[in-house]
Amino acid sequence: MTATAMLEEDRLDETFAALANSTRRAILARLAQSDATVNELAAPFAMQLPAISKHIKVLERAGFIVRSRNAQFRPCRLAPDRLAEVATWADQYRSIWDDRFDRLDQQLSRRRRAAQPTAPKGTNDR
Amino acid sequence: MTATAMLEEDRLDETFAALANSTRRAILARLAQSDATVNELAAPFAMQLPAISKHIKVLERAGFIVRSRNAQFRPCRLAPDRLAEVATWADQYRSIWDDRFDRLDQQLSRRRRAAQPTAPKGTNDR
DNA sequence: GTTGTAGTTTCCTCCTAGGTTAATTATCCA
DNA sequence: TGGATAATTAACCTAGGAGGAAACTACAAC
Repeated sequence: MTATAMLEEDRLDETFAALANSTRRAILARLAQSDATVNELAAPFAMQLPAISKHIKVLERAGFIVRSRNAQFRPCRLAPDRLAEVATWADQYRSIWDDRFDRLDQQLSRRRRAAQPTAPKGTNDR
Repeated sequence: MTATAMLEEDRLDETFAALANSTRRAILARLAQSDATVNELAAPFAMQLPAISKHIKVLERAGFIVRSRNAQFRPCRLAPDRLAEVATWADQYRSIWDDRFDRLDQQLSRRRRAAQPTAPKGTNDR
């Protein structure tokens, strides 16, 4: 068993926990534009550098970003796997929300048809 | 401004925080099969009822489930909006992971071709 | 009424997350 | 060598999450 053994469920915990913070999501959004250093990533935030450094560490541990070295710099790059994992997880439920939205849509259509024939003017429900 | 005004970012915090727990994700998976009461949802877990009740409250506040009343029962039903929101959020990054996976794929192909120097010109793996 | 079932709330403990400041490491450059 | 820049680590604080136990509310059935 490797040192980095991790249950699927535990990794999903870490994945979603990493996303449950707007600063970290903003960092990911920034990295979607291009790779960036810690200072570049920190610039938009009213927050000390160590705080950003910790956020980056969380994202790195969760596997959302990978880092290299260039002199004093530690540039960050987006890694695709965790993002794809989130999309795949949500997609499990696609049939459900498609169904529910369809049903809602049908209800609205029925209501619209019911309202239509006898609706001369201004008889809008709600 | 409504009483339930909430910034998009704050709601995403709540959305992802709700998902960052395997018990809660399991509850969602169970509800994908059918609606269920609190006791039914609690059955698979080695955990006291109050703990489950709290998890349900978290999911409800986050908007993942809606509840009705039926005598003493408070059946839970999956609500589609937050799940769709997660899928939409992840989908923002689809181009990125498509690109990266493609590039990785190309690199592997080049390496494969380099490893087969005897392959005639124009031969393509895959 | 009383009793039983379903679920929630309160209070407690333990632990972690997010932020601060100050100190420390690593690397370049003059 | 010594100083500037980039980033991390350490020490600390506060707030909140996850769980348990016990008490409580709500409804039904007898």
